[in-house]
Amino acid sequence: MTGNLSETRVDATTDMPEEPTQALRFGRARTARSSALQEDYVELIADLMAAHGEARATDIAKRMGVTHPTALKSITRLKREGLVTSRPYRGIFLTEAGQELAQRVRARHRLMVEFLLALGVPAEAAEADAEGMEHYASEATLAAFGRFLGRLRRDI
Amino acid sequence: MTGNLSETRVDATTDMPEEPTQALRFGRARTARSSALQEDYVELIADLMAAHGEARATDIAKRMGVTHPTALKSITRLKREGLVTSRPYRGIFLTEAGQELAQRVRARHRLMVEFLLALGVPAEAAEADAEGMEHYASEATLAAFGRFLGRLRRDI
DNA sequence: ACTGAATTGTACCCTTGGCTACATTAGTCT
DNA sequence: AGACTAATGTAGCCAAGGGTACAATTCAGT
Ligand SMILES: [Mn+2]
Ligand SMILES: [Mn+2]
Ligand SMILES: [Mn+2]
Ligand SMILES: [Mn+2]
Repeated sequence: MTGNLSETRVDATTDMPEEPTQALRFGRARTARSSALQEDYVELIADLMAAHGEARATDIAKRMGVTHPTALKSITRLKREGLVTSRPYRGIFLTEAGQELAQRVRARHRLMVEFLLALGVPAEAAEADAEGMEHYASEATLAAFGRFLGRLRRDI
Repeated sequence: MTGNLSETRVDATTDMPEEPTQALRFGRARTARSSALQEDYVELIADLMAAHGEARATDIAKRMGVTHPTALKSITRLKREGLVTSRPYRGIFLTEAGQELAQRVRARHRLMVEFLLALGVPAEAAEADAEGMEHYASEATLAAFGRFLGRLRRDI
């Protein structure tokens, strides 16, 4: 009785994942992709607030490497989602929900970077890769990363 | 002289990455995001060819969890990019370039899954997370994953 | 208080990647 | 051969996220 309960089901004849299983996985990846940008904005806004006491649209745009109308449009979406507030010609502020999201996203970002560094990935690659990968790591994967770091530290 | 040459430069006063550095990282993540879908399609087409000897539009759509017009539109884009060919009412075929891409993407996918499994991530989470994360892992990160697996195997 | 520069806002355009609805073709079974 | 079904193609809609060009406002420095 060595069978792993959570083993992925594959079609015996094709050695591919079953169709509905695979469709669900791609669907989850699509969902994650659609929130990735928002997560990055919220994290960045929190960082700017912490560093400069305010988050200006221009700074956000510069940091994101995007033109200011593009940034403004994304910020409008964040407002609609209740993550951010702003009054004309004033800065951008995180709502309660925005701050909570920022905190989670920031912790995840740090864990991801730390993990890659611990594995021996050069710093710049670790930062760049983490910026993309972080949005697709489930709680289970983050937990595994944490265990790995814990083990490293324990074993000096 | 312990300074790491590849250490990320941060603004000393704000403890944030410098603006152009961070903008470049977000830019790279955007680029990766825009090729992620194409990579998944090409990988899937190769898998279907291997399993069934052909790749039909309907099967691709079902596997991707998407309606067939959506799949067809993506396939049209793959044609434009020279990764795929097709004649009306016949199947989809990978070009030389498409097959090469498929091979690289498939190897990367397997490495990613194997790595997560080795870390103790449950199989279904490993598969799902890999589907998203794979597109953002640089060569440096993939190499680190490979080293980790090698060490595991060596140390029994 | 004025003026010029920087910031912010707005209008409009494009591509990607979703969808539904409908038309056409191919394939299968009697 | 004809008819039904499945597959494929096409048209048109939408939202997100990128861009340019230009208008309006704020802010600093004189
Ligand atoms: Mn990110
Ligand atoms: Mn991040
Ligand atoms: Mn994928
Ligand atoms: Mn894949």
